[in-house]
Amino acid sequence: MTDRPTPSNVESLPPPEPGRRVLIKGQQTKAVIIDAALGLASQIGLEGLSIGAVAEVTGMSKSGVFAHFGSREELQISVIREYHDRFESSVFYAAMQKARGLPRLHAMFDHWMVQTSAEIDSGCIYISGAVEFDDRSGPVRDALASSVATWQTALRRAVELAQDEGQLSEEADAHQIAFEIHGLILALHYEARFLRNPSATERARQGFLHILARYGGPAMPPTSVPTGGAKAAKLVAVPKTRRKPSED
Amino acid sequence: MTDRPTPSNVESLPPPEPGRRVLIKGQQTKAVIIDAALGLASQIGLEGLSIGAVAEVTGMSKSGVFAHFGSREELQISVIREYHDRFESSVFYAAMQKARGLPRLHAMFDHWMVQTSAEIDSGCIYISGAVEFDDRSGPVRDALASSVATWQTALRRAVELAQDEGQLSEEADAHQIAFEIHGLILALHYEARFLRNPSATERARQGFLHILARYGGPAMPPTSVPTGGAKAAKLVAVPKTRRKPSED
DNA sequence: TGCAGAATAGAACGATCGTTCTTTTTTGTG
DNA sequence: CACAAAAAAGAACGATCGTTCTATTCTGCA
Repeated sequence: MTDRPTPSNVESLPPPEPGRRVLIKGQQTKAVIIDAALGLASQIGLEGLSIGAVAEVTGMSKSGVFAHFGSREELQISVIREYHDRFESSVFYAAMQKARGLPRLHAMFDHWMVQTSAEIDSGCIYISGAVEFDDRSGPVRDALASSVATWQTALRRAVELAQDEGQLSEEADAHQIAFEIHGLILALHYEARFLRNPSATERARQGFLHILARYGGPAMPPTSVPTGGAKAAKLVAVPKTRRKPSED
Repeated sequence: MTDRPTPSNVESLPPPEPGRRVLIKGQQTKAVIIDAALGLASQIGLEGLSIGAVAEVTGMSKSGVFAHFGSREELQISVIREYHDRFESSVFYAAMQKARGLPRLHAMFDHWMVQTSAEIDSGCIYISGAVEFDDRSGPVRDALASSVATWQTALRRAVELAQDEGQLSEEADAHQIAFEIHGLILALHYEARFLRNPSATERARQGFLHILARYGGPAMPPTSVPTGGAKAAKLVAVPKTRRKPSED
């Protein structure tokens, strides 16, 4: 190879300790390849990910890249696993540091929004992958669906905890709430990335507040007009001026 | 060729009248090709659409298919136009036969749900295409974005008409409401097609009712109870056995 | 330092892609 | 029926794909 690439995730590895065995070369470059492949897959999708493109980005040969995985499918699965880990770290674990209930749920949504479409050049492979593999079967689809299911379970659990804390109505269906929140993220991804609508982030945030208001306090039955639980209203903090006259 | 395909959209063409010139052969087979290509693109996406696959489905040769379009991009654009027309017919025009306001908005949502994921084997190319072309540029992306924008404008207009009719709060932002409705459709597509969740349709329907409740009557949310709420509530309640009303 | 084995490069394969060119078949009409 | 034009087929092209096989370079350790 002509030049040694400088990966972003290898420098975060632990430095060579005397007692601990340092990462052998193969695993180092494998991490570099996965990092580059994830970057590529975030742009052009898992299906568009080609070994040749990864080789060019990393400055390696096609067969050199290939030897680390044995098949393109294994490379795709490795990319999904890497995305899973990063998503877990920057969305789930980051939110777990907040108090259970609405603070944690709110942090999950905020970090999710950032992970989904804050970066201009990187999409969410949970979203693009779902479209690419929704009529396929095989290990790649299974890995993707498994990761998504894990995250959805965690999100629903956060909703249930908010219900346990009395900050969301006990009578509401946590699945339903998670479904509607998911829809907001998907709409954000659609509008921000495809339609290049800069106000999509604010729309998603507003929608999230509306959902909280809808399922608001413990004394808000899902079919009646909110009578205004004081505690819920304060925690949800729905602004009275929910419409910004200045924008669009 | 071995066998003449029997396309689904050609039989709907007007029969050969004596005065009116019948569709010449080239346009007939072009319609057949586009019909087959749309079916393929609905399954594997616009990007996965290959001329060879279309040729195999239609029983033609690659060059025979190619000659009708001159490029793969033109084939993709033709598919988008065909989907646009069908979407307009089965969603927009079908809903326009309902009274303006909530009935029409509700019909739009129902028909949209059907068009998006009622068929197991056919996805929505407005959704898959957005993921495939969100970081690309060119005429295909432009055609796709144009069609989506047209539909979004129509949806927002329906929301505004419901506001004018006093069935949705005037203070709400029509863009915001349309954004949240779009999210429900995207979540439906995601859950139904990728995760194979059979309850996704009911989730989306529930979410739509929640949005209507949230932005409900003209004075519904925090202020007072609407006087015309009875009419709106009755119209909002969608019968479980709703069928296409436009046929009779 | 030397050496076994891991890591990578390089070349080549069959397949498929969009596209072009040429030839054959089909169509519509005077 | 004949004939010109349209439509479709067929073959071939360069490119790229995933993959395989072999050769070369590098790494880690005795």
